[in-house]
Amino acid sequence: MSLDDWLARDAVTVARELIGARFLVDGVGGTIVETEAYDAGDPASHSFPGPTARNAAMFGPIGRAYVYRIYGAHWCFNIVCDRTKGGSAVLIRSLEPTDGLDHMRDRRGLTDPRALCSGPGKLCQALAIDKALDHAPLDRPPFTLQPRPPARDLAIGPRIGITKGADTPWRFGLRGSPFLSRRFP
DNA sequence: GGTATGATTGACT
DNA sequence: GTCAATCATACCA
Repeated sequence: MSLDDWLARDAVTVARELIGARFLVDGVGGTIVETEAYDAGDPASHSFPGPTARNAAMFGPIGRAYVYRIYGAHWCFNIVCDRTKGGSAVLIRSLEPTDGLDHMRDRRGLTDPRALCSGPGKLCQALAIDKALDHAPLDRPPFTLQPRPPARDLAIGPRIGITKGADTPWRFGLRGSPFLSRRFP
């Protein structure tokens, strides 16, 4: 099964199954421990109002990166999936660092491994993800994305930092991981 | 042209 | 727990 086929499912399914996957940029990264689904037709999704210059990647091919700047200061990294409805993606919120820890420490100016990738903005800084990777395909360098068998103990809760759709439980995480951006309810 | 807002983080009480 | 920084983006005139 190709990566694109694996990603060609609805955002909630992909978000659940990405927990435990291996994700690297230029050999730096680790295991995904927290994601959020943003589905087409979801008021919280950037794709909800329709295509714009910023969210164009969400309306493009499956298996590409959607990278955007938030609060004028941080990057957020998403994986574009399910195109049947146009505009679905999964936000990668945190990683358990396993590869290239020295690069991450240099970029983040920190040493505590729990603080390197425990949030969408932190993870992008640690992995040097920015606008240049918007639209980039995930099945080739600099990316490595390897799905793994689904995590056994999945935590589920409402998504973080949004005002619309705030009750929809589309945040997924590896229960008990010390590398989450926040605890689950 | 102007203005409102945010899928966050880090510092502080 | 609370709060402000900070600017690209989106939208309106």
